[in-house]
Formats: sequence, C-alpha cells, structure tokens
Amino acid sequence: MNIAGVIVDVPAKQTDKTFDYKIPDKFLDVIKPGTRVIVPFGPRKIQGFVTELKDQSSFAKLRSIIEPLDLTPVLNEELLLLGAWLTEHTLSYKISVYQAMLPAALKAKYEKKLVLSKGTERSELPNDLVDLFLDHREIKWDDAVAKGLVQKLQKEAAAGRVEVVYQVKDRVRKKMLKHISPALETEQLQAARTELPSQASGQQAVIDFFLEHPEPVEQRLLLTTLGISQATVQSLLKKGIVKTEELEVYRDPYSERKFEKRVSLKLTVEQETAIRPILSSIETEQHEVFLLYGVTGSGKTEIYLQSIQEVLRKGKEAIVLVPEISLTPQMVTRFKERFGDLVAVMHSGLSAGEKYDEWRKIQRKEVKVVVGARSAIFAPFENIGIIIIDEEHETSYKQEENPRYHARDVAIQRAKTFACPVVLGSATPSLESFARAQKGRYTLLSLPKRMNNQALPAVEIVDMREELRSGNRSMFSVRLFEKIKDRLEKKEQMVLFLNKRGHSSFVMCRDCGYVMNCPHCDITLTYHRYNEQMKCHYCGYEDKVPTVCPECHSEHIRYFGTGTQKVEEELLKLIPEARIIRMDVDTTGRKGSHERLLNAFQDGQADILLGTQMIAKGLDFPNITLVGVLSADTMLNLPDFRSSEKTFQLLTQVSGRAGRHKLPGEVVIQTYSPEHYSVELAGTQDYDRFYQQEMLMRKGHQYPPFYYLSLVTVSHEELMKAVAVTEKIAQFIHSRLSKDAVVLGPVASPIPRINDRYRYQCLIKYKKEPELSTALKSILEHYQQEMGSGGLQISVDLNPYIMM
DNA sequence: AGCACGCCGACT
DNA sequence: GTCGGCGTGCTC
Repeated sequence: MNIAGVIVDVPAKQTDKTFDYKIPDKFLDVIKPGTRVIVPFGPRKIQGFVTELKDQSSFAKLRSIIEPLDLTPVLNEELLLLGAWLTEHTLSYKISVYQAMLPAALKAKYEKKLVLSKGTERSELPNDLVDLFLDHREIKWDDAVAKGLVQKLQKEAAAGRVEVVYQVKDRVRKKMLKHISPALETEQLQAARTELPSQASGQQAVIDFFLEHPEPVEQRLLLTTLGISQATVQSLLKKGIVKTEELEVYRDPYSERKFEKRVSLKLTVEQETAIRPILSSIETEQHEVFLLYGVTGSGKTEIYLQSIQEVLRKGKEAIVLVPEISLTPQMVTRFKERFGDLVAVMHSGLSAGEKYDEWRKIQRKEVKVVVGARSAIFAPFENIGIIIIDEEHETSYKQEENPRYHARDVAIQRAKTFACPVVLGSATPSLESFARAQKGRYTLLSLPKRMNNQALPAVEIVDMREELRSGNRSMFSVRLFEKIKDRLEKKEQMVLFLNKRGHSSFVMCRDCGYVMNCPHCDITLTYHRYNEQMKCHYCGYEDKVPTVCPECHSEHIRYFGTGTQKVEEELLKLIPEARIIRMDVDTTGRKGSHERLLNAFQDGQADILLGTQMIAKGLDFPNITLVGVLSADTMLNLPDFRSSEKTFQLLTQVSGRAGRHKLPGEVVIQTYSPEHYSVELAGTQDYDRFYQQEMLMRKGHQYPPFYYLSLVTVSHEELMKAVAVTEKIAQFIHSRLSKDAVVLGPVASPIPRINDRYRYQCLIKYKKEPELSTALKSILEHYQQEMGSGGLQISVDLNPYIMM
C-alpha cells in the first residue's frame, strides 16, 4: 500500500479524479485516507487530499508525494464517504466538496517565487537584477511581473542561476505559546526546593505552584499569577528544575465571559410528551427524523438541551445548527451554561484562526457539542448521537455556491450513518418538512402552547391604503404611532421591523394595493428601468409599466423601496426624544457590534430597536411589549414562489418577539395587502390554515413539495450565445425526461446580467426522473471545452432556494 | 487552474 | 527571418 490516490486542488472537470502518487517510505505510517498532502502537479506543487491507498496503479511512472500536511487525517472515513455522496448530489467537483467540509484555514495558499540557485552569488546576475536580491535570496514572482523583469529572470533560470519555486502554505498557523512545566518528578521537585537558597522566594513559589499543578502552564500566566520575573524562571531553567516548550493554545472567542452553570429545567407536560420519542430514538439507536413544531416561546430549546444531555450521557456527540442570523450571544450562552467547556461554537463572526481552533477542539474530541451555522454540519465528530436543526425553515441552510448543498439533507445523511435522530425545529416549518411529516416520513412532535401558558400576542393588521386615503403619508400608521408614544411613556421597549429585502423593485398602487402579477405564474412582475417594462422571471411574460392602476385607475402607482436609515430619520423628526438603536448591515458590520448593540438594548439604553432580518429571530427580551412591522409586503412581492411562505414565516417570527414574559405583547403589522392569506393568517398565527392554503397554490402551480426543482443557469458575455445554449440545454433535457416533467425556459435570470455576462436559465419541475442527474452531467461534459476557454458558464442547482 | 507546446501576424 | 499572440491539451 505505498500508492496514494489523491484529489488535487484544481477545481476543473478534467482534474476531477484521483491522481496516483508514490508514498515515500518515511511517510508510510503518516499518510492515510483523508490526509492533506503536497504533491507535484506538472511543474507546480499543489495541495491534495488522499482518498485511497493501493498497491498498484495503471500509471507506469508515478511521482512521489512531497510531504503530508497533517499528522492526523483531516477527513475521516465517514466524511470521505459523505463527500462522495455530496459530489453526486450537488454535481460539484470533489475538491470543492472536501474544501467545503473543512475550515477555510486548511485551504492552501500558493506562492510562486524566484530563488537564487545554490552556489550562485547575487553578483553573477546582470546589473539590473542584482538589486532584486539585495537582502534575500528570493523574490516573489508577482513582484517580478510588476517590475517587468520576468523575461530577464527566465533567461537566468534557463542558465541555471535562478530557479522557479512553487510553495504551498497553510493559511493559519497554530497559535503557539511558550509554556513552562516541571522537569522533575514530585519527590525530586520537593528535594530541589529544599536545596534552594532561602532568599530565592520566587523560585520557591514556582516550585510550590508546580507541586500543586504539575501540568504545563503558559509562561506569561505563570509570571503574572506569582508576581515573579522572567529571571526567576531562567534560573530554574538553568538548574534543570523546569523546562519550556511551545504548546498550541486556542484562540477562545468566549474567554472573556463567565458562564454560570445551569441545570435542566422542569419540562411541561407538552414538552415531556414531545421529548419522549426523541429520547427513545437515542436509546434504541434508530435513525428517525423528527419535526418539532412548536410556537414561539414554547420551549423548543429546552428539549434540545435535554436531548443532548441524554446523548452526552451515552458518551456520544451532538451537532446543533442554528441560522447564522440568530446565532446570537443569547443562544450561545444557553448552551455554554448547560454544557460549559464541552461546547464549540462555529459562526461567521469568528476569525479564520478562531474557526480553525474550534474545529480542532472537535477533531481532538475536546468538545462534545457543536453549535454553529450551516457548515457546522461537517463537524468531524465520530460518534454522533443527535443532530438538531433549529429554525428548520430558514433558507440560509442552503448554500448558494458550489457545492450547493442543503444542511438538512446532509444532516439526514449523516444521521443515517450514525443511526441517530435528527430534530428539525420550527414555529413555522417549511412546507417541504411539514408535508413530509404529514406523509409520515418525519415524525411530527407538536408544542402548541407557550410555556406558562402565556398568550400569543394580539396582532393588529393596519391597512396602509386606508392611511393614505385619510391623508397620512408617513411610514407610520396612526395606530402604530399612538402605540409607540404610549410605550415611550410607560418606559417599555419595542422593536420596529423593516424588511429590507424589498429592493428588487415592484410596482404597486398606493390606493388599492394592487401589485402587478404574472398571469401565468402568480409571481410578482419585476420592474426594469432600462426598458420601462414589467417582467416575469419564470416564464418570460412581459408587460408595460402602467401609468394608472389597472384595478382602480388611481395615478398613485409607483415602485417601492425604503431603508432603515430613512425610518430612523423620520421617527426622530416625529419624536426627537426617542432613543433608537438601529441594527442593519451598516451598524453591525464590525466584529462584536451585534452583541454590543443588543446588550445596550437589554440594559435599557434605548427604547426602540429598529432593524432588518437580523432582529427577527432568537431575541428574548422581557421588556418588549410592542412589535411593529413597517411594511409586510416587501417580501411578498419578490419574484419567488416561496414569497408567501417567507412572508408568513417572517411575520410570525417577528410577532413572537413580543410579550414573551410577564408583560403582554402587542403586534402591529402595516401592509398594503391585508387580505393576502399570508398576512392575514400570520395575524392569527394560524400555521395550519396557512399550510393548507399554500399547499393548494403549490399544487396548482407545480411547485415543491409536490414537484422537485432543478435550475440550470447559463451565462455568457454575448446575449445570443447565452440564449442559444440555454435553448439547446432545455431541448436536450426535455428529450431525456418523461412527459410528466416540465421544462421551462430559456428565461432571463432574475438578475439578467452580472459583470457584463448575460444570464439565462432553465427550470425543471419533476416528480421522479432518475435520468435527470445523468442528463445534467452529460450537459456539463458536453460544454466542457467551451466552459474552459469560451467564457461560457453553466451552473446546476438541484433543488434551488434562490432562483438567481 | 496553470503551464507548455505550437502554429499564424507585426516587427528589428 | 524572430517575437509574441492565445488556442489546445495535459497534469499521476
């Protein structure tokens, strides 16, 4: 077994296979499947993943692996298999999949350099090159290019005075710090202490310290805790009483914070009923998917925590996925309080180094629980006992770049391997999941009541068309404004929510709320400034922008868009004394600012929390008694068949922020389409009826969960080329599928041009098409050459969430 | 993805 | 006659 099959770090169709290399004898015991290695590849050196070991290769002359990058494989057998599965299910390159499974820090960086050859002196070079190597024997290739000296240098290279060197670098180094530890056993240490001169109090203190704690301690820490100087340590070192070593330390993003240990809460009867099947699945080690459907504030988190506790008791590990946006300090705290140091946290707020350290803790089995966003699903645990996905309906679980995976699918796949349960939790489950629960593929667990029977907040829907009619042109309705003033007087807090994702413009009548829809697709038409047209991105339908409302003939018809900053300004104009904290991408950009703003709000430093998406979830402040949604429509009018579902989910989530504790909560939803079922039913928090209604729509228009979707997006600099290729692809797919499948397109993508590239797409709706994957693969194969050089790009998304 | 090899246009 | 354009094909 001295040959390794290696997947090389070159994301291209032609290199998407294993390359065989000889393993040098000295690395035979280190290199295993899952190890990263540096291999020669053509003239360069690149990183690769060993995926298999073998005795024979069909290749006659093999080159050798240069060196391994890991002492322990970064991918274990299960993850390698999972990678193969993912490749198949996302049609991505193997290398992209493996890289997606690991922290970015493990991705190689490459450097191309020019080095003075051995035995060559700087003075032997031509005059204009001498300075380049002034105080090093090497220079960066890019610098040489910038100075326009490449040709000259290449001549030197041909003459053997300069060499081109390729280097593979790790992105992040392990953080090493100097540690001190005793060099002697306890008794000898004791003896050494007595031999010290009596005035050597510092040295005595150090020995006393090590008699208590014999393990290595960071030097800086030792000096400060004992109040001694470096010199003291030096003399002990000379005497051979202590020794130093460089040890890896973790960057701990939570080191500053103290967590009080909390114990389990008593479960309510409902929670008790809901948790039982989960516990039994853990107990009997039977894979099962649970949909934990519980209204906001019904205590889902406590069920997660206690299930995990049971898993840990069995000596197994747990993965908890939380949407990036709600991976709030509050959430992390609850897990840290319960499980202390056994928890690793992974989210985008961490630096690459911090993420890597958290990952290392998992790999080294120093933690048992990981709480993290999407990519935490790849946590390298080897004995998973449960996978929990909170806010299961969130679309951020779907990765929108290659590999285009859905964390839910990966979770189920891994859980099958480990024969453990998956718990999908949500107050507003995705239609897909709820439908599966209805069909019995998932086990439905319900928590219909809030804990301590707190009533759901009263929701009032305000018709903004009425407001306009009665002369109120501001963005606050009379009702909402009254309530804001009332809360300010009572010194209670409130949250104002503005959905910012309404940017893709749509046209709406301010008088009657009429929004232009596509007659064939039930999807909002998008306004295009460049040709003053309304357009459907699903079927290509086009219409003129109306000057008067087709419905009520009003002239107040215009397109929409507004921002948090504008709301803040207007609010301050009306109520100058209001203390507002604004949370959006602008104010939370810097690291830690998210947490700081929320803490400020919690401490009562502001009355109003104004924000976008990010304040919709997970917040749990006792003093919030009013939630205002400024415009419920923005999301409803996105060109997306899930827009109703997203609107309902969002409104329900936001409403759930109010009155979670002693004070009752109120919600005001402002809208131009109060009669739309997603708004209306969010008002009564009636998921079940929403589900029924939305399922009818989906069935009628052949959308998930009745049909699967696949999306092929073609882009090219030339419009005609993009259209023509998409057309051919559509025809080809059509010919390969059964008559039950629907192939739509070519249609311009919702973003028809990015970076001067025209984008066309083809949407496939189908129930069961075993040939589809093969067909898509052969398309990618067929256009391979053109994708390399001709500037053509084709991307395939099996089960897209964003239609762009 | 790089990089080398190789075959056609504008220059010393 | 040469330098250099980027099309084509390969990397174990």
